[in-house]
Amino acid sequence: MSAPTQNSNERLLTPGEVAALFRVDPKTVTRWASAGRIGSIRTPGGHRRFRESEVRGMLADLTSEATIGTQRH
Amino acid sequence: MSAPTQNSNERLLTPGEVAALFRVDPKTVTRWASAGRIGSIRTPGGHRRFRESEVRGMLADLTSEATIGTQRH
DNA sequence: AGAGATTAGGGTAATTAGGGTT
DNA sequence: GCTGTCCTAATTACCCTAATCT
Repeated sequence: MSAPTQNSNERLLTPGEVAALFRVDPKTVTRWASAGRIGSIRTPGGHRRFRESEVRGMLADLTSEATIGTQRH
Repeated sequence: MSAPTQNSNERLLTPGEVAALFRVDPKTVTRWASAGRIGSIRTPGGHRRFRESEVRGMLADLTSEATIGTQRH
């Protein structure tokens, strides 16, 4: 049954999923992790997982929109 | 200590729960146990259970935070 | 005692790590 | 400096059936 095991409500993303969000190669995501630009969680086998909240935060923070929006139609 | 000697207040996790924490397939957790990367306890029927403290310890140990915050050039 | 969900097991594809290069 | 691609080796994911757990 479903045990109330909701330790941290943080979902983890695979390198491929993060790469898809940023439209980059998974290898690039790996480089970000190696450079300490993004936090990572390693599986015992050495593969990386990323916190979705952190990734989303980076996406939002790195997103810039036009300051003068569309005024007329 | 007033605490009753209950072996240990250790909570045991199922392969599925451990898999969710690492964002891997339950089968992968089984492989970790077979490879000796993680301690396991077998039920009389052969199913595996894992110590929560050990799992969380591994998770914490394999976690790396971003060293440089969202840096802007 | 039955029913539904999870797990073990094996085998095969898909990802990922890491280095080096463009 | 940053990213994409080629390579090999390792790890992980998905397929199945049978057994176990709740």
